[in-house]
Amino acid sequence: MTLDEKYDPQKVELRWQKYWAERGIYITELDVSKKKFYCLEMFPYPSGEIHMGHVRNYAIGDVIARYKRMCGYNVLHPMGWDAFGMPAENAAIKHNVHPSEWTYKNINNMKKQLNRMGLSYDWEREVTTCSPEYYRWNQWFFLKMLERGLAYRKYSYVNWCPSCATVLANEQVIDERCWRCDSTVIQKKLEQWFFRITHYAEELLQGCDELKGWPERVVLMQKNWIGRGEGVEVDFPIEGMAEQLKIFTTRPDTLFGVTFMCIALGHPVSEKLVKDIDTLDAIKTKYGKEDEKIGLFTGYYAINPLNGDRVPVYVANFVLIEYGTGAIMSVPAHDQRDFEFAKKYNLPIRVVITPEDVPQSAPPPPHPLPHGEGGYLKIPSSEGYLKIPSPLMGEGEGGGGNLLSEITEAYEEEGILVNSGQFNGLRSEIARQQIVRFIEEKGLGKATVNFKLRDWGISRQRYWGTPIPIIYCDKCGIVPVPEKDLPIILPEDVKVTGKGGSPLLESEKFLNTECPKCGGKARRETDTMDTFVDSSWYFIRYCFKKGDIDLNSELRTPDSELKFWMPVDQYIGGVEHAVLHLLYSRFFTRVLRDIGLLNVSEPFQNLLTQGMVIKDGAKMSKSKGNVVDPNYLIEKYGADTSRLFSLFAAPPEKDLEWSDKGVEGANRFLTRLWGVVYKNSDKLQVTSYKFIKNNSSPLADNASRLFRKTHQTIKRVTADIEREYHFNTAIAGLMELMNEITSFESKSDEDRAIFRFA
RNA sequence: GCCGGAGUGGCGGAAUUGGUAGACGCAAGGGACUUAAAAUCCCUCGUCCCCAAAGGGCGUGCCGGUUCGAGUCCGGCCUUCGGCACCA
Repeated sequence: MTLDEKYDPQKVELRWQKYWAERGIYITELDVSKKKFYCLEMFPYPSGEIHMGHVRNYAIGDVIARYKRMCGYNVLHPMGWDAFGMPAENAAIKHNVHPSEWTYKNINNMKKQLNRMGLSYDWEREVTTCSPEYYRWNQWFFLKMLERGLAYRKYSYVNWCPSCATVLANEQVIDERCWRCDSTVIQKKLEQWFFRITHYAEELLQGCDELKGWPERVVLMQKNWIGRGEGVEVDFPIEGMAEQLKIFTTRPDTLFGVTFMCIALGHPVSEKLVKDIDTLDAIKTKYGKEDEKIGLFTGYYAINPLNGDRVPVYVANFVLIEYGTGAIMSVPAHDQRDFEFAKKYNLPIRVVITPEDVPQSAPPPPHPLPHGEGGYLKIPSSEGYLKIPSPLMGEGEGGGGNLLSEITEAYEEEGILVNSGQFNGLRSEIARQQIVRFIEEKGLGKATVNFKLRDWGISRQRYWGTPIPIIYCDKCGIVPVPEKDLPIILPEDVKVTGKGGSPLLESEKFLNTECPKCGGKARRETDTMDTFVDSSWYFIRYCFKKGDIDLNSELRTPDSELKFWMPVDQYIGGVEHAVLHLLYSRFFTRVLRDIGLLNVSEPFQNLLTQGMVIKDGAKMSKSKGNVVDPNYLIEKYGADTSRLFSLFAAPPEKDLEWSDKGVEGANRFLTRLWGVVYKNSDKLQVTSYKFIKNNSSPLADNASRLFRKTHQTIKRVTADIEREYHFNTAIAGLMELMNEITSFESKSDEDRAIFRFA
């Protein structure tokens, strides 16, 4: 083969891409004789064009896949399309095309682009989530969850995006705004389907410690999101009522400091206690907003079961109905929110905790002390100032506490108990245990664990998603679609207008059906599933070749292909999915394990979260107008230059600052490489390594240096890839070797052999 | 507020476990080639002192500490970027 003098990436790349495709060399077959490696990049939403974020993500994944292949692994490296979702509907509204047509056209185009990048995918396993053969299994999973009580229907307040006209999961609300369109989210009462992810809360949290191959910060974000809180539930009797008020607290050591109670709006007891509708409305409008605390005295009093205190019960906007029991005990001296509330409504404050390292009977300080912030005395100590409560406070055991107008903040730290009857003098930590034991022994309540994690609302009033396989019958009620009737196909005859409720209500053919139980007239569920359901198991679908699959028979196959490939060995994608997608996938994997489909608990062994692509100080985005089109780059420089630059400019986990000049630098390197091979093609014809192998004659200094450098480079590149996937330093190493090669002058046959080796 | 990253030349970034700070690339300056430009190739390139060379001083956000030796470890700050946020 003769080389062109000039590096022509278009010619070279297309030639090899054709070669690969013709021979199908990236098609993966099950081969149990080799070690498997499942390399996965997050699949794209088919928006129409790939962007630099994709280029970066897929260049990283491709290097890993190719590296592992060359190391002798049987590599699974698939690609697919997260094809359901809003943009297709928006396009339908705007351009009057069917979402399906729009989506498939985009997939077609983007697939060409990915192939032009020279990515080594096995397209025989391509997944398209909007195809019935894919989403029928969404429906199947739904039925399985229903059987196990993991899917259920609930009437509740939901996050509602007025612009998208649909419900959002808690995870999809960012700063009270819709994660997609940025509209302000409102609360609406609707009946919705939920997945009981909270059933796995404890396991998902404990599983975090197994995620050794994940970035620490992602694991932490998962932990924070699950948000485990250990505490105790205590029943407070209400005067003049049969019901007791159950509260949850993580600070039972402050139970003697309760001076009032607060319940959430919508708490079952609240409706019995409150008559003032106007004030309730005011609280409603301020619900969950941090700015102002509003409350309404119910006229009722609760009795503190520990000390018999009679304390007023309020309805307050800052109490969350979804967390704990929807009711709290308020300890203004030791909780800032309670403190603010107490100030506003002139409620008593009673100190029950004092800082630990200050002696109880501290001698009067020598000088007049600054009467520091908030009724605390400031005592100079080795660690700056210690705040201790002024002696004015907390006097009079069993009294109503003192109203201290000069206090400005609550003392939320741990310390020694005071004014707490038999528990006086104990440290918070000890007191908590003893008080909990006391409460349990007396039957006043019990130790409990609460999570911040909520169940996953999956109903969406959208067209372009998986139909929920449920039928409503007047006689039989909620009836699941029998498995044999799957898939429930999304009807084509629906006009997407973006107005009103569920678009599926429009299709009479879809809506009206027979009840599978009694055969009578019935109607179908018109909501579709959240698209995060699709992406919660797509990595499982890749384990099979294209075409129909049968997960039922899979359940009975202990050594199936699925069990061979799972888990994913290396997952690569953006940090923006650190909570949502990754948490849902971990949940799904556990459910599928429990129904017998999988024998692993964690889907992703190793996770690499790549940074964003930045230009002019901001993330590349259409709305900011700072995008660089990969098409343009590939046309001008070729795919290899584009990939090389995105790997060289920064380590993968960091943000990548775009630089046009940097791209030229990457191109220059490839041009030099081409040039040195072209210019020396005669020397490269030498095929014998005997001079190296025999080492019979000592090498010339420069030859021995190049020889050593070559081996050092092999070692370094290998280490850089294996250690942290630091391709930037691996490439730097190759550039150094190139610099040595280009300055090398070969004079003898030995030299030429070394040169060729390098 | 809570949790977690990160601060190194003009810029992107190097520096396995404490051991020559600034690899590699970009930009910049000078030179060669050219009628000229582009491309390519060669040289310089943290900063200060010195005419220059040789040499030396100072340098990894700030202050202090441990050590023969600190970008790296410890304590205390400052700045900045993420995530969560009335979770009782």
